[in-house]
Amino acid sequence: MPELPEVETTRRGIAPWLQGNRILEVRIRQPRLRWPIPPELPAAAAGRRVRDVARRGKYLLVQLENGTLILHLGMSGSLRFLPTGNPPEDPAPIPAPEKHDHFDLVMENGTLRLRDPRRFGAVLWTEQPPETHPLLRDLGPEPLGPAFDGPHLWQAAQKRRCPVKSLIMDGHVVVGVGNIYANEALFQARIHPHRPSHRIAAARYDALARATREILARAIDQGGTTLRDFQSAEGRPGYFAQALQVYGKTDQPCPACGQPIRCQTIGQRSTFYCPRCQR
DNA sequence: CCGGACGCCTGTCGGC
DNA sequence: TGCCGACAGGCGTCCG
Repeated sequence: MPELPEVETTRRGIAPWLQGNRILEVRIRQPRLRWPIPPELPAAAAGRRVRDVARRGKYLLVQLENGTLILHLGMSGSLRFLPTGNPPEDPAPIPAPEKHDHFDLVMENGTLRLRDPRRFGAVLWTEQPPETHPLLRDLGPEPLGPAFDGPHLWQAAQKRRCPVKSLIMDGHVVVGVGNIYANEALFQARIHPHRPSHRIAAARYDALARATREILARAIDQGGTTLRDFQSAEGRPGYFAQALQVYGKTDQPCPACGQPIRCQTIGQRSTFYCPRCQR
């Protein structure tokens, strides 16, 4: 479900509640996610303070004094922070976990709860610097950071023969660009998603890098995209769905030229584009 | 080394 | 109303 803007929205929602506060207990109800939740995690994290909540691509990094919790939301994961309230005046009880609430981080001030019906998400633990973890080590640059630009994309494109859409969705090239935002960025840059990546001029990659940046930044401003069930850590939907130009718009008129938007499959993912505007 | 297909899971939606 | 297949915001792994 979540791409970079949804993960960043989640990070911003949970960080103020976690930072500087102590973890009382880790509760694992369903350890079988994408990978098993490490059995040593509860003992390692209990009693520790959260230093910071960072993000790398679509991974959330909850940095403790003695290691880092690595969280990934997969396709259907979401995090909520359920504040305890102010006892004794407002001893609001934490709601009982529901069917797909697999993991709780019980804090002094509330509970961080992971819900993930499809269980493609992950909760991992490392005592090494997180950037050295095998899942993070080989990731590409942050799309909103200084290392991501047209020349970077162009350079990556020369080594490969794949549709440009697959290029920008590859986390080893640039992180955080999932199916929705890949479609939107290619539309804004007027590039056909199926065009072979090595047959696109450098100047067009400047436009694509710029479009990717802009779309992601605007989506973060809007709190992400809610298609069916995305909610922020406070339970609010994101409002970028109303700004989508092509994603999910099969047969609807292109907002620029009126041609019907087409849907075709690239790399087993639905791909939406305007056959006239995008070349 | 690369690209493409697969599999992991559950929920939902459209068509019959 | 019910059933059944297709599909869903991700991504590591395997195979050719």
